[in-house]
Amino acid sequence: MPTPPAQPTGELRREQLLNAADRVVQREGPGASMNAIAAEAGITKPILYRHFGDRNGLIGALTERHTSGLLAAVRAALNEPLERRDRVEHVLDTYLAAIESRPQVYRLLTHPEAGDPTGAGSALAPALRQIAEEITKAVQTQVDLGADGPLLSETWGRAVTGMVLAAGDWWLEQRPCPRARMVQALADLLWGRLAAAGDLPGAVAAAQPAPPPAEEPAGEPAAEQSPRTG
Amino acid sequence: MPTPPAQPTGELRREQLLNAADRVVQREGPGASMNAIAAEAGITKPILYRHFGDRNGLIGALTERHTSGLLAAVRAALNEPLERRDRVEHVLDTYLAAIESRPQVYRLLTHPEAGDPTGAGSALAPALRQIAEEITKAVQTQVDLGADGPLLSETWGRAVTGMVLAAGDWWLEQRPCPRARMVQALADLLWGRLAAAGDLPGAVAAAQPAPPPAEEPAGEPAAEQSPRTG
DNA sequence: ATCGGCGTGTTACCTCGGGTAACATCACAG
DNA sequence: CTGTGATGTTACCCGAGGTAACACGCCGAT
Repeated sequence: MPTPPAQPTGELRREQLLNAADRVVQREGPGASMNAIAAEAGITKPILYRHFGDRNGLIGALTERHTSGLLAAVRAALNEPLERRDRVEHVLDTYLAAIESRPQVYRLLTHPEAGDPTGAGSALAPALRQIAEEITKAVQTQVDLGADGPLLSETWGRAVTGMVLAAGDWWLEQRPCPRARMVQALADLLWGRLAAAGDLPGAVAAAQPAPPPAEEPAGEPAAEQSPRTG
Repeated sequence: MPTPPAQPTGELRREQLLNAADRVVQREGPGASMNAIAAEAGITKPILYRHFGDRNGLIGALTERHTSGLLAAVRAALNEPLERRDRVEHVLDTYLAAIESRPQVYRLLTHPEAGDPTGAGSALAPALRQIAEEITKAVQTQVDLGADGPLLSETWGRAVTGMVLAAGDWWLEQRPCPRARMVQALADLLWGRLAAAGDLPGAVAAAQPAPPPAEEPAGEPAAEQSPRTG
């Protein structure tokens, strides 16, 4: 029985197919098979391939749908007129709220792998690459880092993205605390609390009398809290 | 002509097979096929499956080989008797030196995916999970974080691991600077340089007269460098 | 010496997922 | 009525993980 209900055509049909794919991914996570998606759409594989070329095309299109929203939210948070610490917290909270609201979708955005034999394994998925670039741009335009600005902002963009990705994944799986507390924990880390905190009694410490074991220059005897320029 | 040169047996043979697998992964990256590995070893697939059960078994065994070294190095660095900042730099340098020295091997450790349809997509590979746990343990035993210690150290372990993973991957691909500079950039981030740096002229800032756009409490008007407790 | 067990190896096959070729159908424009 | 462009189909190819079923060689026990 071919085409009893006249299917929409062109771009409309494509949207329908993406909706079906969305449902399957929502249900089975990334790595859903093309067959499964086709079945969900009530059709067979070749149609999917006509519309999207290959699997990457499909999940790419599916990804873009959701990336734009997340990216816009993060970008907006990065430009919120707040004190810097509050702005950072706002960005962190925005991301965590997003992955919390629809975990499967953001698993797709953050770990779209599932059979990708590209020799060059880049850690950050496209969506996260874009987020990293947003952070880099924000740091570059908002924070005065002197001559090291370009390098530091690029590095920090990736670093912060990876940090929040890993911490966010763990938080999603374990739910060790409410979201606000997670935001504080990460912001505290970025705010140098690791540097400011005191030593614990039995902890290892810089050997005062004997010279350190000659592996790195080890520089000055003590580093105060204010960061070095490197 | 079966068995003209008497092959070693048992554990020895297993090591040989792992050597072959190592060579293939070195050459083709993770995602190398079982057929390719078998061919490199001069045999056929079923033998590999007899020794390692399935693909996960093989890459697991292969991974453990290298994980121990990296893990030991990181653990040692975490307990080096240095000033805290120098210790952190030492850890960062240890990791970056490792991934620099044998990129393909550490790509295997950090991104072993390549076809892993496990529904629960955990971001951190086993090797990185172990590193995160080491960091957590070190923070917990060395740094005085008060009542928040357990949560913060766990969070920070994952966060720092993800941060160095993402930044390290980017650094390996782009080589934007020598290793020492990368170490400084990351240590500076962890040392609160983002909090300490000044504003740039045209940057967005907290709106003094008008109230902020009513989305988060936004707390005190200004946060000094010393971190809040959360 | 011989028999069984173990570890070695093989060929041939199964399943599943991505991807493609060739063909059938409808609808609409000229 | 015919061509074009969309829809859809069945049937196939290929590569990768994984599994029988079978064959050889060694070595120790009876």
